[in-house]
Amino acid sequence: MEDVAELAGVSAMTVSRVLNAPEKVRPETRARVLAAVRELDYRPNSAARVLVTGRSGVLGVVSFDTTLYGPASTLFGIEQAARDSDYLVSIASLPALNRSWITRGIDRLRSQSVDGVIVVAPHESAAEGLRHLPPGLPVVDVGGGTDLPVPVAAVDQYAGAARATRHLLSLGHRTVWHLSGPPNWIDASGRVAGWRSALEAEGREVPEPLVGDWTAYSGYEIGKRLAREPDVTAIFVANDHMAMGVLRALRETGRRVPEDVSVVGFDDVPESAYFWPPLTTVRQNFGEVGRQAFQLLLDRIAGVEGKARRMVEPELVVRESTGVRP
Amino acid sequence: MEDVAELAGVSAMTVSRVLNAPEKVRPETRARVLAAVRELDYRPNSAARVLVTGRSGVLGVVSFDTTLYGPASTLFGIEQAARDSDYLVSIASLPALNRSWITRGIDRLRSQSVDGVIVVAPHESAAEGLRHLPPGLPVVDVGGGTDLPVPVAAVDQYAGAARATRHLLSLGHRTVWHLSGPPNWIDASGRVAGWRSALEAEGREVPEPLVGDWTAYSGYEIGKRLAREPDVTAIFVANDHMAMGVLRALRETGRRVPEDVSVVGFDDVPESAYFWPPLTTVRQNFGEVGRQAFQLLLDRIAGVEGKARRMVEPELVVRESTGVRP
DNA sequence: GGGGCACCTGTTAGCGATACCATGAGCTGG
DNA sequence: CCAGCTCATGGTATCGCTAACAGGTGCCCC
Repeated sequence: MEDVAELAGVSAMTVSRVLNAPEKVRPETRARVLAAVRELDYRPNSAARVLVTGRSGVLGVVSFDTTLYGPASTLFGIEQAARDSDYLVSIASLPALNRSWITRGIDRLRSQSVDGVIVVAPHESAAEGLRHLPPGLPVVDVGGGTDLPVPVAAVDQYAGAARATRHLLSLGHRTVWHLSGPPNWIDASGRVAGWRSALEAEGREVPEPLVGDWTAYSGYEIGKRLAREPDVTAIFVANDHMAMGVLRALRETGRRVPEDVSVVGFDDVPESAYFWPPLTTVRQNFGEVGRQAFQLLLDRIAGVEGKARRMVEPELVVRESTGVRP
Repeated sequence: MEDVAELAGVSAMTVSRVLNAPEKVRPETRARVLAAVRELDYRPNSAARVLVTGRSGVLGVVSFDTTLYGPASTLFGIEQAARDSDYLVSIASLPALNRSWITRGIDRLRSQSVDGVIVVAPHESAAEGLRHLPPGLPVVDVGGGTDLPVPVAAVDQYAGAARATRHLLSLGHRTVWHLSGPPNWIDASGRVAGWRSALEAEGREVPEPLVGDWTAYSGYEIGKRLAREPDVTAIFVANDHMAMGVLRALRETGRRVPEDVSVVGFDDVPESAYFWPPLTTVRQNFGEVGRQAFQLLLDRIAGVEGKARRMVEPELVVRESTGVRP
């Protein structure tokens, strides 16, 4: 920086100003400095800047399994939004979902002076981890419940599940069975609640939900049980991958989709249009959730208080796995 | 830090030593300092440390689309390995795959003083971007070709494709058609080469490969064309998602899998065992690739020169989409 | 004509850690 | 008994940058 200053015939302070508040420097001086910067290929040292300003331009993301479609897409959305605002994203993934690891993840990021943290861990244990936060660190949650002490961006799972359930009822099905995700996941319980309320609103019987683990494997295993029940004609499955397993189980048991049984998934993974049959599902706009979360975090960093909640509406995508009641 | 020193009755220098080279401090002193650290919940300021040491404990990952299963899994593997070695990972995703964006991604990371960069962009354009690197920055590539000036960790696409092709030939098929990925992707061309060589080694006819874009959609569209050719009895598809589209196209055209046509995919995404029929495919151990890449980067940071190449062997997983020639 | 105000640029003092060298205590051995 | 070594610790300078204030110039307007 000293060299740049010398080459441009100004002081180091002026170089700093050109880079951080260009409007405060006379255009000719600014041009000279910028020329010198290019000439010497000068790059400011971020560590020194962080040391004195206390802000790093880096935000942290705490996340559980970034190979899952949902978290990966959310992360991608965050990263894109961050890039557009000249932020860099550091990630801390967790070996397990519990309070201690979440706290450790946040600490790991904080020790690198991130300006804020986005937690992508839609699990009950996140709530505990978020209740004891280091003071002064802006934190935003993705997909969490209403009981969190921080701002939240999330897809409205309840609405999406209700919509899917109503779609099945509107096709004449007497009631709708549900294969849910693991009970401690916020998305899973939101979908259960939405499904249940839609059934109750129409006065339908509410079958006991079955519980899977998000994998196609669990969908298949539990699907085999459902396939043997003759009065099961409509199933709302909590994600597309489990729905894929259910579809296979139904087929193997000789029950046709959608002629005998209708199936609705959740997520709209890019492949779901190519399932057999193409899957009716609920699309979640993960990218939008990521962007909203980033925006909330920016607000938080700028000093906005309070616990805002940004809901993203999901969308029912009707394909060929649903049909009228046999 | 000053406060910790005072509370422990030592100088700041000794506190620093306790944290960085504990063996150089007498055990009793060390214990007093550690007690003070805990008492005050002291955390070292990484910016100050970076400023003086020049090393940050952060590594950067440049990546294209982290919602794709392969890149996401690789990133996850890198992140896990990094966590175990107390490194933090920053990501720079690219809006497009070309030299300019790759360079910009690396620059963005470098401006945050990362200790090194892993490039996950198995595309020809990466090669150009990697030929003009800032000197002194350790860089490792994932999935790149042999012509790169940096160390590379990769799955042996050539071997995997050859294995898949030989599997089909061994079932009696006269030859094997290929649906490849986009031609500028290194993985895609590696798989084409492996497939071609396996056919040529047995003196079989080599059909013109068809080109998709990794999506189930493209697999479906191109699959419809293949399904109409009666002498197509075996297809090696360059990834599982395209294979899914091919399976649907074949089914819709009335050609049974595997009785009429055999299909092999590539990747072994977690769902491929629940395709219809369950997909024979080539498993890539992305996590291992990530770990190897991280290890190579550590070596590079430690000063090891040269362009090592770490190959991870893929594994053929035989399921029900392949059978003897009709 | 000069007080006052913009506007631009420079000087100085840290931010919080570690590198490097100095210091002093305690021990060893001829 | 002291030169000379090891070991533990401390003092000081420094990394590269920006906040805060100071100073100088030119212009406006009373």
